[in-house]
Amino acid sequence: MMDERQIFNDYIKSEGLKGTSQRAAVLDVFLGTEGHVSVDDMHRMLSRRKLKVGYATVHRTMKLIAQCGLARQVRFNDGITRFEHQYMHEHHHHLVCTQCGKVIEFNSDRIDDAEKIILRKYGFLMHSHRYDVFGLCKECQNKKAGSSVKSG
Amino acid sequence: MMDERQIFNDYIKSEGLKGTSQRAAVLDVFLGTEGHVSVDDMHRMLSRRKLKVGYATVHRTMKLIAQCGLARQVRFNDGITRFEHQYMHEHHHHLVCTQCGKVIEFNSDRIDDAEKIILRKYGFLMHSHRYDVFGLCKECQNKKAGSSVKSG
DNA sequence: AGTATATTGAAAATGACTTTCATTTTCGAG
DNA sequence: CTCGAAAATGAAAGTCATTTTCAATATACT
Repeated sequence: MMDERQIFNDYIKSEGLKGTSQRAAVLDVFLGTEGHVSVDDMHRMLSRRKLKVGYATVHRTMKLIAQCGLARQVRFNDGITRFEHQYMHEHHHHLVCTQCGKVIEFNSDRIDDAEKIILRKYGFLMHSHRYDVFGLCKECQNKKAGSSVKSG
Repeated sequence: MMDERQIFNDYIKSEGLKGTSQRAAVLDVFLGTEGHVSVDDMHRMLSRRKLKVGYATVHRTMKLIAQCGLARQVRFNDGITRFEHQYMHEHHHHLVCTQCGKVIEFNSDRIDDAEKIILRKYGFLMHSHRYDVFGLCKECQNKKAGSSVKSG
């Protein structure tokens, strides 16, 4: 099993790039995250750890982390690009609660099968896909129901 | 069957807004479109028809058209918001060719069924969803195969 | 018609990136 | 090591889609 830092360093080398403390710091912090982090999140986490890395460098490094396959870019509908782990993480889709912002990850063999059928039908060669469902999570539905009952 | 202009005007009135020639022009041009149009596209089409509507107004009006349910916002991964017809148009998903930009629309009962199962499993209340597949359309695959054969 | 209120559009602002460029760092060759 | 070519950094400026501002204008109730 190849270590994530190894993958990153190999990629850096294979592209003729150089290893730097900033890149190591960004990768390090990213490896400690879960879920979906924005460049802003990353920059804040780095600052909290007293790691001073410029905004532009965080951007550039996150792009590298995505390019080498360790992260996947995710864009919901707020105009912010987020990154989630891709290495050793099963691909999944998202249920995004538009109230509280929670993101539930899901998978479905049924959907995978249906997708294969669609791709065959159109002769389409898939590189990537995303299936995002927007709505209310169970908790936010309950909150809403509760408040409307009390107010009535 | 309610006319689209009627729906828009009713919405305008219900929100205490006013009818203007610019709004009518934007709606008119939008009703004549197919597929996925950006604000830029709309603005260009309006100009071609000698309808001078400011950029900001086109933006504002497209938002209204979406809000009243006539259009749906679509965002692929180029940072541009596009609008597609939603009224009297079956909901569908997209196969986006990253080479030529073509967008194939698809539907699948299998996926719809699988989605229902997922929603029930997590108790999630869906408002909207999107399923976008990125890759190469049949034609672009052939072009690629042809060129590599010839170059070899 | 009169008037309160919404609309328009040009220009400025916003916000998420991206690029520029002078300075600093890295790393392979000697 | 130590040079030096080449890449990286980061502050600031630039992009680019979109949004807001605000003075001038249009709309639609009385």
